[in-house]
Amino acid sequence: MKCSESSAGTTITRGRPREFDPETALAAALRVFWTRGYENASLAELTEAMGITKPSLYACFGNKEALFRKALDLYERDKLAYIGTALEAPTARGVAEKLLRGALATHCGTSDPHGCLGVISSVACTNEVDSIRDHVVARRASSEAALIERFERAHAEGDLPPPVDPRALASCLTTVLQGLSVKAQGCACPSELQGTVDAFLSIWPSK
Amino acid sequence: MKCSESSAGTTITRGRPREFDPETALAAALRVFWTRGYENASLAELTEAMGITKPSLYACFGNKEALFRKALDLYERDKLAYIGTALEAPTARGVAEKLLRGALATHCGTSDPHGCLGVISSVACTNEVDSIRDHVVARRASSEAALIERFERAHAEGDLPPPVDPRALASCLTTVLQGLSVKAQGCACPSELQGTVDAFLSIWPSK
DNA sequence: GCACCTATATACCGCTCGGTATGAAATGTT
DNA sequence: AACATTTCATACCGAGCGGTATATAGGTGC
Repeated sequence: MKCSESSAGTTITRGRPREFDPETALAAALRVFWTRGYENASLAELTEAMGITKPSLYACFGNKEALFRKALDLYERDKLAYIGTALEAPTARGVAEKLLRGALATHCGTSDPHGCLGVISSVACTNEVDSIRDHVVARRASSEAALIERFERAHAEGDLPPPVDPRALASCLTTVLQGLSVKAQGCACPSELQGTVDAFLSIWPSK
Repeated sequence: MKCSESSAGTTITRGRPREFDPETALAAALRVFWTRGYENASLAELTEAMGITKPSLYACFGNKEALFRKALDLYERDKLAYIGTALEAPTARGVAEKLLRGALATHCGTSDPHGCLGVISSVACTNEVDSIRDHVVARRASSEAALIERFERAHAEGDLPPPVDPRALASCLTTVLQGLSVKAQGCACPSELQGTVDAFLSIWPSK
C-alpha cells in the first residue's frame, strides 16, 4: 500500500510479500534522476536500475513524478545535509566556506553523479506547465531564504562589513554554488573547481 | 542546396523558388532551442515556429542536430557579441563588469528567452554519447580560455593583485556567469540579479 | 509548349515514451 | 483445502518522437 513502512516496525503483511526494498530501489532511482535529469530518465532506465518492473514501480511509488519527488526528498536528506550544518557556522565566512566545500564534495565526488540534482532538473525541465520545475525552484528559494536570514543575522552582529547588502551577498553565494554545479557537470576536474572555490573565498569580504 | 546563400548576391535559381527566408527561419529555431533546450525542442515546435514543414527543414538545414549547430552559431554571433568587446576592456575589472552586465542584459532581457542557450543545452543533454553536449562544452572551454589569457595578461600588467591566481579568478567569474544563467532561467526577476552582480563586483579585487 | 529542376504538402515509417490490463505466483486467513 | 489479498511478469495501449517517401506545385531554360 504505497511504499508502506520504512520505519522499524514490520507492517502487517497480507498477500504476496514484496521482493525488493523500497529504500534501496529509491536510492537507485535517485542515481538515475541525478545523472539523467527528470525528463531524460526513462521508465526503462529507472526500472532496470531499481531492479523492478513497471507495475511494481507504479504500485509502490505512484508514478514517475511521485517517484521523483520521493527521490528528491532522499537527495535533500542524504546529500544536502551539509547545508543545514553550514548555516550553523559561527561566522558568515564560515557559512560560505562550508557551503562551498560541501557543494564541491557532493557535486564533484567520485561515488555520486556530478552536478546538483536540483539545478539539472530545473534547467532541463522546460515544459510550459511543469510542476517539477516549479517544485524544484520553490525548494531552492526556501533554501536561499534561510541563507539570507543567516546573513542578515551576521550583518546585525557586525560580522559583515556594513556596505555589503546581506541579501545580495547571499544571492551572490548561491549563484556561485549553482555555477559550480554547471561546471561540475561539464568538466570532470574537481581540482580546478577547488581552485575556483579558493579564489572565491579569497575575495570574500572578511569582517 | 543546403541553405545556400545569405550573402548579398542572388544565387542562380533553378526549380521552384524557396518560399521562406532561411535566416529568419533560423532565428525562429534559435528561439525555440533557447526556450526549450535541444532535446525538448520537438520538430513539431520548430517547424511551427519557423513557419515551414519538416521536409523543407531537412532540405535546407540537414537535420535537427545540424539545425541546432547553425542556431548556436547565430546565437554566438548575435547574442554573445558582448563577450568579444568585454575582453577588450582596459582592465580586468572592466572585463568582469562588462561580462556580467552583458550577461544580465542578454539572459534576463524582455525580448529574448531567459538563461544561456549553452548552459541550458549542456545541462539538459545527458545522453551517454551526446555530441551536442560535447560541442557546447567545447565552445565554452574555448571561451573561458580566452578569458584566462586576458586575465594572465592583466596579471602580468600588474592589473590584478599578485596573490590572486588569474586562472582561478577567471574560473570564478565564469562560474558566476553560469550561475546567473541558472537563476535567470528560474526566477524572472532581473532586478534581483542586478543586485547580485553589484555585490559580486563590490567584492571583486581591485588593483 | 515542353523538359527539367527544386520546394512544397501530406501521409507515413519504426521507435520510444509514460502508463496499464491481465493472469499467474506467493503469502496470510479461515 | 479454499479463499482473499497483494505482488510479479508479460504484453499491450495511444501518443509523440525524429526522419522520410511520394506526389504535386511552381519556377527557369530552351
